[in-house]
Amino acid sequence: MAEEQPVIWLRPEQAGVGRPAERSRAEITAAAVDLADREGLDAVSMRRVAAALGTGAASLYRYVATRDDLLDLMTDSTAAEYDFTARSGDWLPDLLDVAAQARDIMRRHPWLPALVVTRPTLGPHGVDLLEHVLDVLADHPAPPSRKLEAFALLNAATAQFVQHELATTDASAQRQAAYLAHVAVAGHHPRIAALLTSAATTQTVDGNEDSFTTLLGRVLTGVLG
Amino acid sequence: MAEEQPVIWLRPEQAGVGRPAERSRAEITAAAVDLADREGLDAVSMRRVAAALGTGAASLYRYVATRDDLLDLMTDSTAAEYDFTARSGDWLPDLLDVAAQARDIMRRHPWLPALVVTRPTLGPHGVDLLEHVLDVLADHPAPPSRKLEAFALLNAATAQFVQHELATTDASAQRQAAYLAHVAVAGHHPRIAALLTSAATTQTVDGNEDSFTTLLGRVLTGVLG
DNA sequence: CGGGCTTCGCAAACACCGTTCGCAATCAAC
DNA sequence: GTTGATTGCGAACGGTGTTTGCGAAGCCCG
Repeated sequence: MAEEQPVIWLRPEQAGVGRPAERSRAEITAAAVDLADREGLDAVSMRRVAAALGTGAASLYRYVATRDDLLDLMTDSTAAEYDFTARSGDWLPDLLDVAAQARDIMRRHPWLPALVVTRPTLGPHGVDLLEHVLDVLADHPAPPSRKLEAFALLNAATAQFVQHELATTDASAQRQAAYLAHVAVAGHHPRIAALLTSAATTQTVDGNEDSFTTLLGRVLTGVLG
Repeated sequence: MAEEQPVIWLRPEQAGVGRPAERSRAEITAAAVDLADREGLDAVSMRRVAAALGTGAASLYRYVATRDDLLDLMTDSTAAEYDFTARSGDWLPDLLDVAAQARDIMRRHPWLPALVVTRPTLGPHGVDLLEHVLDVLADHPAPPSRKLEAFALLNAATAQFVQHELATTDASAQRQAAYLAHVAVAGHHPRIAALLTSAATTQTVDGNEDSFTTLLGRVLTGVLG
C-alpha cells in the first residue's frame, strides 16, 4: 500500500499504532501561516518553518510530503475561518456574505490570493465552504455547472480584488501609475489619458469601501439568473 | 541619476552611446518564453535561460534587473499577440473577442494565467490592450472605474478558466475528484453528493467548447450595464 | 593612431533553497 | 527485555537568485 502518498488530507488509516501525526501537521501548518502572515510567502521555506518550531527542516518531511503540499495545507486551514451560521434565506445576500468573509480572510492573509488562484485545492475545510455555497444555492434553478462556475468566480474575483488592494499600497505600484501617466501623455493612448484625468477628479469621493460588494453582486447576478 | 532602476520597460534614455540593449532584452524574453512553454515556469531559471542563449547567468543581469522583472517582460510580451483589427461596433461582441483571444494566448502559454493573476503589470503591449478595451467601451455610459473593473475581471476570469482547463488533465486533479467523491459519500455533504451525481449524468453532453464565451458574456453584462 | 571611457561577458563566490539518506533515539507491545 | 516500528535530525546533494570583480571589446574624440 501507501503508493506515492495521495492528496495529503486524504491520508487513510495509515496503519500504525500511535500517531500524534495530526497534531503535528496542524502545528506545522499554523507555523507556516504565521510566517507567511508576517514575512510573506517567500519566507515560508522548510528550514524557516522548522526553525520556528524549534526543529530541523528534515523533520517536517515526516508530516508533509513536500513544500507544495504544505502550501495546500495552509490554503485549506484558512477556509476554517469562515462562519456559516448567519443565513438570510435569500441566496444573493448569503453569497455576498461569503464573499465579504473571503475578502476579510484574504486581507488577514495577504499571501492567500496568489495560492487560491494558482493552485486551487479543496481540503476538508474548503469542502465545507463549497457545501455551504451549494446549500445556499439549493433552491436556485441554475444548472449545477453554473453554480460551480459561480463558486470559482467568487473566489477568483475576491482574490483579484484583494490583490489589487494590496498592490496599490506597494512601492512598485506607484511607478506603475507613473508609467501609465507617462504613456498617456506621450500620446497614442487617448482613452487611457481620458481615464486618468477623469479618475483624478472623482478620486476618493464616493464611498469605495463597499465597491467590492456591488462589484461582486453584479458578477453573481450576471452569472446566476 | 539612475536611482534604483525603475519599472523595467520605462528605462529612460539611459545616456550611453551605443546600445544594442533593446534587442538583447527581447531575445532574453523570447528565450524565457520558449523555455516556459516547453518545460513550465519553474524551468525558467536565470542559468537555464542563459544557457539557452549560449551564455552565462551573470550576463543576463546587464539587461534584466531581476528574475521577477524577466517574468514581467514575459507577461507583457504575450500581450503583443493580440490582434485588434476586427471591430464590430458593439461593445459586448468586441469584448468577447478580446476574451477569446486572451483564452487562446493563455492556452499557448500555460504559465501565463499564474503570472497574470499574481503579478498584474502593464508593459507597453499591455497598455495597448487596455487602450483597446477602453476604446471599445468609449461610448458605454458606465463610470471609468467600472470599466477598469471589467478589464481586470476579463483577465482574471479568463486566467481562472484556462487554469481550470489545464488542471483537469493533471494527475493530481484526478485524486482531487476522487477525494471529493469520497467526502461526498462519507456523508455530511449532501449538496456535493447531489452535484456529483447530477454532473455524472449530464457529463460531456452539451457542447462546452463555448461555455467560456457564455460565462464571460454573463460576467460582462452583469458588471457593465 | 592612441588614449580614455563606457559597455559587455562571465567565472567565481555567497547565501540560500527543497529534498534525500542514514543513523540514533524513542516508544509500544509482547 | 527484546523486538519492531516510528520519529528526530545532521549532513549532504544539486540546484537557485544575485553580487562582485576583472578582463575584453567597442566607441568617441583628440
